[in-house]
Amino acid sequence: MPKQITIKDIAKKTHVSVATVSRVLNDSDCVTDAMRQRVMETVRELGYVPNSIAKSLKTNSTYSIGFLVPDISNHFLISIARTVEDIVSRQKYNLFLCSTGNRADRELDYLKMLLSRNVDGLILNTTGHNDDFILKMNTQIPMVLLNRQVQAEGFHGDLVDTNNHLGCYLLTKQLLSLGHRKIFVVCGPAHLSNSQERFQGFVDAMAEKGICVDEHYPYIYTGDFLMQSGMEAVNHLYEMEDKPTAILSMNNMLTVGILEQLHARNIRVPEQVSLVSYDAINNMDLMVTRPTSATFDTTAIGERLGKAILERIQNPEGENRKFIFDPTIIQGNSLGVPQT
Amino acid sequence: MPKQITIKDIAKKTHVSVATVSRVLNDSDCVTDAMRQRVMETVRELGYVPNSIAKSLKTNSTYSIGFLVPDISNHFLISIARTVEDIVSRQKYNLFLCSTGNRADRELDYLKMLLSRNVDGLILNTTGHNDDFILKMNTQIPMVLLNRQVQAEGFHGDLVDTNNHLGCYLLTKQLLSLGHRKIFVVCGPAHLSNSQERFQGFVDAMAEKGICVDEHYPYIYTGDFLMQSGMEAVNHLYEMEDKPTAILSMNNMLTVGILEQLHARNIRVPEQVSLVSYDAINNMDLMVTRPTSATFDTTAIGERLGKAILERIQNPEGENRKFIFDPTIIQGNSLGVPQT
DNA sequence: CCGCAATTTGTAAACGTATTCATTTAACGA
DNA sequence: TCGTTAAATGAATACGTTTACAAATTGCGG
Repeated sequence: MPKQITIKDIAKKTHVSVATVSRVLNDSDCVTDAMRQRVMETVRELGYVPNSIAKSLKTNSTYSIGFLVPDISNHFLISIARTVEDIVSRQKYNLFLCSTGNRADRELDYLKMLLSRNVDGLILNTTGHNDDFILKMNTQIPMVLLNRQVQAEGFHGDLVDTNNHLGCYLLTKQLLSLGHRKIFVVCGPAHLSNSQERFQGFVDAMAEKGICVDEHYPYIYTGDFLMQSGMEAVNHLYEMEDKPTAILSMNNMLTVGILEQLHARNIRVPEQVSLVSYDAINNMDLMVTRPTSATFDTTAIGERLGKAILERIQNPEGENRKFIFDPTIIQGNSLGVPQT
Repeated sequence: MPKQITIKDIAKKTHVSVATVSRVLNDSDCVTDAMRQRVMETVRELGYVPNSIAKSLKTNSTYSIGFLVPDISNHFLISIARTVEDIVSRQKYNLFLCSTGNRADRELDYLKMLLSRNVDGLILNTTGHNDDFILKMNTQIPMVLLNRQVQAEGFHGDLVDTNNHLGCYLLTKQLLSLGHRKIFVVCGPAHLSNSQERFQGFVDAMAEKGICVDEHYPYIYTGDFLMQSGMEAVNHLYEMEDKPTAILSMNNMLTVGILEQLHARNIRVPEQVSLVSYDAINNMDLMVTRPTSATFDTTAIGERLGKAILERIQNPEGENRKFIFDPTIIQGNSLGVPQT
């Protein structure tokens, strides 16, 4: 591999100092046009490309933003990531998309990596298992959270979230209005704020019909926000003697898993069981089963996220803000009246 | 933002030189155990996290690999990316996933960015519009190509590809065997090697039945590998007077677009038109229309890709290699006999 | 107890850039 | 022409590491 061309080389060739070259390259005003011409000439001639490693070391800013997500297969997140990328790249920032596969250890590795790579800002959709470390990093790096709160005092940063409670409340109401009472709820990890809020939305809707959802309520499955968990939930469900008549899925990955397993078991929706989903699944209109879903404007969310992190980088000491997006319920073909 | 803790700080606090600290941190052998203890003690105490920017500047290696893809929504690519990430992260490399949105200018920006960030290696699935620049970079950075050749002499690196010709040949044969002769072929950009090879597979299969596909063959649509193009192709198709009886889609994004538009126009598959697809679409078994598809083992491809780039980084001067993966045809419910 | 080798530690110079401060040059009115 | 000021350029230092080289320490046979 040939030696890379540095600012020094073009300084020598142009018979100027490295300082002037640097100034030309950074559009400093204190440089004459003739000089700019000459320098840029040799820059082109030698095919110089700046070393942003060195630049970063000096300026202590990398023009990069980390985006930590649990799952790169999640269309909701991908869609948001694309918009965020779009927004921040207009300001010359690069986005590092890091997918942890829902694993806490991987997440910690990534966090350390991003910290040691000196990213200027961080967007976090965490597993919730590294909050202590995140809190430490928080003093060093501006942060914006997506979907999940950091469960600790003293966090400094913004939150962009969907209206978890409302979404699940509405979905549950719809099931109830059809007459469903035995609703099987497939939850995400219990320690996550969004899981809790979604669950609470369910609980509150049920309570309005006088159904108490407590530790004795039988139709609860708790897993990860993964297809795998959705599949397991269905298996679990069909081992019960008193089967539920409807399923409330708390996340799109879960929903896909549930659909896959219902399909594998030849269970028809909504004839045998009704289904509602928090978050939309991809290409829904092409599906045999189109779950009635609480959906969100991922473009709007992405834009807000991108803006928020840029603003925080500009002004790290700003007040904590919350941006909550309300759901739109999309009707599918997954709802029927309960069969007994 | 508080000042970051450097090697110097922990040197001072431990009353040793920065050199020893550095040696401890890099597990150099020439350091006594007692010393290692003492240093690591203060490392933990101060919560030191190494500055990889500075490290990179000195060592001229960033332990990072760039992966340039045209579309982050493409499940085929995402699935590969996940595996690659898995492979390279075992060797402590980080993967930068960059999605160009099929735009040549964005691609060039990303290439420059990756070059200036000194990535150790590059995996490229390009638009084909920046081959000259890539050729220049090629002397600086080890590269592995995915799916698309660089159309120029003197390229140095590996290629991982699917068997484009065979895949389309087999799909076409299957349509022909059902009696289809008027096959509408939806192609990707004509300047890309994989487009060309896929098209040739189609041409050769047709030739075997004595059908000459040349500039007079009416059923050709050329677009980008995007949903949008797939939708436009369908619109184009249904403005023809002598309608084709089958569609061959050359890529999964195109296929989704085609399905969407067929659905929007209420055209039934396979009753009104048959469909085959190069590449599988996601969650196919949940779809109303399951296109018969040439599919590929993305895990195997990802593993090969990851291994290849790591090997190239180890030994940049190695021979050019080609790894071609054969298709598996999955039968869907998208095929019927031609309706006249 | 000395001397020499082997091991461990320290010193200092890089890596490529930005930037302060000093210096040179240009501009211009008197 | 000269002096003054403003503008352009250069010299030198620093960013946080690694690493060649030098120096110090240790071990050990005599």
